[in-house]
Amino acid sequence: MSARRTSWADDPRLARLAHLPIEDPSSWPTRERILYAAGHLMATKGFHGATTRDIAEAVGIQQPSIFNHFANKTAIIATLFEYDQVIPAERLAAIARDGGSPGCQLYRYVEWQTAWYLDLPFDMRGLREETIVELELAEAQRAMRSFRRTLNRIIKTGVDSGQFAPEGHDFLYPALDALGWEACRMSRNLTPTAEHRRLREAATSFVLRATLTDPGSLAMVRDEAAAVAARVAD
Amino acid sequence: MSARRTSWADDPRLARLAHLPIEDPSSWPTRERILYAAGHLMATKGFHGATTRDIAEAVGIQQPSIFNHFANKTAIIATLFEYDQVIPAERLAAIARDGGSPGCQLYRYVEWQTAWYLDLPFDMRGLREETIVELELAEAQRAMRSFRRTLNRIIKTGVDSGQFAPEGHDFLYPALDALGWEACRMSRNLTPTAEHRRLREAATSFVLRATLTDPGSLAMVRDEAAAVAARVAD
DNA sequence: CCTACCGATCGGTAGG
DNA sequence: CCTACCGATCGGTAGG
Repeated sequence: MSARRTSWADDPRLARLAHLPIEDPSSWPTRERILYAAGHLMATKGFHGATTRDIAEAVGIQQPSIFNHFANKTAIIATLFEYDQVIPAERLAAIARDGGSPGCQLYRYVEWQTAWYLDLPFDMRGLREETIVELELAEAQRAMRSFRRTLNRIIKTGVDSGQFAPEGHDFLYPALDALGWEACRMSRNLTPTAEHRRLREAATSFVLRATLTDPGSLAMVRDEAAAVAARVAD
Repeated sequence: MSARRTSWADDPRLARLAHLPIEDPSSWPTRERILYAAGHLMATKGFHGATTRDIAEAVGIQQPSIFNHFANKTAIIATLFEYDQVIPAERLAAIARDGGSPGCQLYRYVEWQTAWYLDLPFDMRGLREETIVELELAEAQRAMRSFRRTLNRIIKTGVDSGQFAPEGHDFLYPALDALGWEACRMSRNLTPTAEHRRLREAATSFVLRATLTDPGSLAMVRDEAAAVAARVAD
């Protein structure tokens, strides 16, 4: 555990995941092994390309046995979207409620998001928003909209106050997605602790440089984020 | 035409696309209508989720008629990858050969890429690199690797010379992808000319702010890019 | 969690 | 570009 799971606080939905040894998925409960295999296969072949037989074979069970753990194939990806959309949207909303400057909020979210995707035992790169719409996943869709609304409010406040550069923010939302996928991709070849820390700094630096009017104020934003984090930890 | 197609120079591979009226795809030749429908459906449902019957229905022909224009379903997406990977990789290589500072090269590429995806009549958001690997599309794979090599060389030169910030460039490549997809997404709701120009500026601003050590030098980079573009145009 | 199985749909072919 | 069609594979069920 230790340096892993810095992003998890104590969300009860994560209890089932908290103690999975990431180095040995074959020792996990079947349900989590299905999610693991599905995440990997959907990342490489997409939702429709990853068949229930592929998934079952990777898990080491027969194809119909999957439906003892999930009602149907859609329920598998819906569970993955809980980790990919619902929890991140809640987290961004919580960070916004914690207050601080828009730059501080954005900093705290990017840092959390990077740790989140580095820590998660599942590969999330196959989870595209278009799939949420196609499969009409209501909960994920609500989360997606909530995330967008909160982010847009942070951006608007940042631009109005002059902390954020006046233009270019059309690309912030898709860029955050890309950063998450890249973190997923890299987590498979990284030893935790030191490299995770470096990547969190690289991600926050990338996003805030692109956003702040004065990138020289990044160090101040970092200090403010640490202060807010210490305050809300009480 | 006019403001559209600013990114096209006179590549013979684009001759078939150059005069398609984007406002009325139903008037295009069948081959291009298949590419248009396939791009849209694969963007929303993925390669495996977009069936040949879906595509044929959108085009208004019977499903087997597709195979009069393409040898198989893979050949359709391979053609789309020509526009999504091969041509962009060639363009980045050409820009690198034109010289100028690393920031200038990056600026020119982002500006070209944004115009490219805004101008293209097909939706490219379903074209994921994982699909290139899965389907073993050799040409697209070569282009992908060439693109990465060239970009890494630009980044390294930029960091070594001090023009680029020393960290955070792990995320530049995926961020460029995200910018391209966002341009595809936005092109469907934009009136050309003015809004395209604004988006090109937003994209270059976003990427170069994230990259440059001194974002205040963006105006200088912009001038350098204009000078190089004028020189190579001779 | 297994075996046996099913209706629907897939990409692609034959032949005009 | 069409109709007719095919073997393979899909997600999911029945019943233990």
